[in-house]
Amino acid sequence: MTRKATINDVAARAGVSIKTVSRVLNGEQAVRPDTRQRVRAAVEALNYRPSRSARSLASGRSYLIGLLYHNPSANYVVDVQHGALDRCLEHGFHLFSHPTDLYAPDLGGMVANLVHQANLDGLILTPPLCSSPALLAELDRQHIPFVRVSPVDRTHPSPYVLMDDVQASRDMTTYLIELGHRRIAHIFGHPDHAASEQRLEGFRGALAEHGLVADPSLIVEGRFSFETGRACAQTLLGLADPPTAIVAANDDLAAGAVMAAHEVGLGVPEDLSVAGFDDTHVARVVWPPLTTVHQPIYDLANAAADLLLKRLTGDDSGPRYVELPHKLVIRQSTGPTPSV
Amino acid sequence: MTRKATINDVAARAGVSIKTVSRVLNGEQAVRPDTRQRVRAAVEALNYRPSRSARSLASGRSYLIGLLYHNPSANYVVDVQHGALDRCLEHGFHLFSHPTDLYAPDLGGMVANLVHQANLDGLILTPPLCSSPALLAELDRQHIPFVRVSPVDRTHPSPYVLMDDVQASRDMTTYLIELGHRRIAHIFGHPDHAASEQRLEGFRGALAEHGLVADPSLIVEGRFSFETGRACAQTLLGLADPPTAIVAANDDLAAGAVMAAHEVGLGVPEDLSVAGFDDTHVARVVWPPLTTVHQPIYDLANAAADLLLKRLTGDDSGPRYVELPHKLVIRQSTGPTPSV
DNA sequence: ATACAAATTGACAGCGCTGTCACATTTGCT
DNA sequence: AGCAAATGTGACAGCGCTGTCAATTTGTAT
Repeated sequence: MTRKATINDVAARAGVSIKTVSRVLNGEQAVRPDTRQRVRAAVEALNYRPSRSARSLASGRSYLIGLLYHNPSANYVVDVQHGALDRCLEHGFHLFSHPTDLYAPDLGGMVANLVHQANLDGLILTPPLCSSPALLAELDRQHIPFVRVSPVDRTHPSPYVLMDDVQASRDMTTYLIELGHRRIAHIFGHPDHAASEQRLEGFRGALAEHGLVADPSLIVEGRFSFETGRACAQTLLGLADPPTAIVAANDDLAAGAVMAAHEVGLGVPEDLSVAGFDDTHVARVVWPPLTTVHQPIYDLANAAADLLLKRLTGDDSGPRYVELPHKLVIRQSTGPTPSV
Repeated sequence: MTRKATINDVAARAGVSIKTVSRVLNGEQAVRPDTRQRVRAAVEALNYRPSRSARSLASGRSYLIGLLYHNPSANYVVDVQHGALDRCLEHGFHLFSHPTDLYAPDLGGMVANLVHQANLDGLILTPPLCSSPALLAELDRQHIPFVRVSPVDRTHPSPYVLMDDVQASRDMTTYLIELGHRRIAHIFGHPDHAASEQRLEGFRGALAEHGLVADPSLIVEGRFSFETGRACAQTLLGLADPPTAIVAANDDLAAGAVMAAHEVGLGVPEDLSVAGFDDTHVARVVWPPLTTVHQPIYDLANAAADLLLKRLTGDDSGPRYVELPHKLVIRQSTGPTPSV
């Protein structure tokens, strides 16, 4: 095995200066096509890979971006990671995934420190981090570029990607109404996650559109977890006039609700319909498999990375945000209203 | 905000040469205590962080290690990531997590390429990657340091961490036998994952110890997934003389088995006991919650990173491997034999 | 004190790349 | 043909750190 090729080897082989090689590698314009071709061939022949360290030291950029998350759902995290990583690699960047405590006393400082220490070029913020005003303010103050995944505040000038949570929730609720349900409950997500509000809004909207009133006792607050979903459903099922369907703000809550139904001997969906949200792994793993909203997590992260990388490489031509479509996934946890 | 401090600033402030600062930072011995103290103070005062790029360019090392996985279970992946990352950060390293296709035609070359491109100092291999002879051979050939998590081949000279899969499986099976079960089935994991063999071995061992014979028709091969677990259980429950208990090789298989039982109207655990393995998230999310073996994934990864970093920093004094204890987690998917 | 070994410290040359700026070559126009 | 403007290319100086090796200080045994 020979020594790893450097830019000098490539330059020598192509018969140009190292600066020209650098130009080709960085996609600069001022290179004649045949020169460019010659350099490309030399790169190929030597299997040359630029040294990240050298490049980064010289340019001041690290070609590294950070993905920050604070999310109990491993499926969400892994999907986001893959989506972002794939796009980063395409652009010659690398990705650091980093769990980050939303409740850390000095969240902004902590993240800024991480960015400086690892010399990150930019950040991808996932919910609920992307809606921490303190964090956004600190990043702005330190001029750290970032994009947000599924933010709620659309006024902040940073780029973002999202899907229409309100509409998705409206679609799901409408679907249940069309199945004949009239007493429909909602398990609210998590107060820290702004998407929860939107899912509630869509739920209310669908009811209103069909002339139904949202009974306040049918809206209970969970925490995006299996356990809280179970507890909420226990409350709902203990009501004098219990619901015949539940729209939960995520799949974990829905899984908990299904469990609560089983515990009191109710069949799903014969006695109770339960709908989830996100279409994560658990939606396919519980019994019965959950009807849910497919959230394109991989694609959202992919698009987020793309927006960030475009900014970092100085391409400001693209859109400031991307909205991706959702999709209802009908499985077996929902069905017609039970005949009374 | 002032310019980021460099080693020169620290040296100037401490009244020493940059080389001495470098020595202190790298924990070299030949520095007098009071000098060391002065440098430390300057570092502190300036909130100085060495530049990874510069350091890496000069030393040829990247202070970056790679975590490779090929695993459908997001919970496993995330736990492994956290365990490894935490330890890396402690040592001033960073971690790249990277999904890797075990079935890639040129797995070894692909990984070697990744290592060179990102200039990784070492790798952590998780199952089933850690038992690909081709991959290990290529890494050895290229002198790329690595550690293995839960390997089966203990003869390869690389360091590794594991728990005793055979004993864990034996414990679980024994527990079921003690509950009165005599016809106990096993859903085999995945032929690519060597741990599957060990879990089968423990299962057989426990039966033998109690004078029971393993009925071959009660051992069926799954693929570590929910779907295959369901299919396997359907086969088992369709037998003329079906089992009263199932030991599955992981939680996903067990979750599938539980679903299959529900589908044919069998109660768990009244009619059928089902045990999982690994204690991942899904074990707490299905109904009923699964009795399973807790595998200390975070700690395994943490220990793996530790072994690797010790090697990389030239400390060869530690052990070559670490074995961590498992634990039976009794939940509600197992119970006494049904009275006939 | 004196000589010599050992322990500390510093000067300086890169590591492999990019930014700046000067120079060479082409192009477009009169 | 002749000139300015545009385009293409190269020389060279760092980026911030570590490795090498020489210089200096300290300790130890005469």
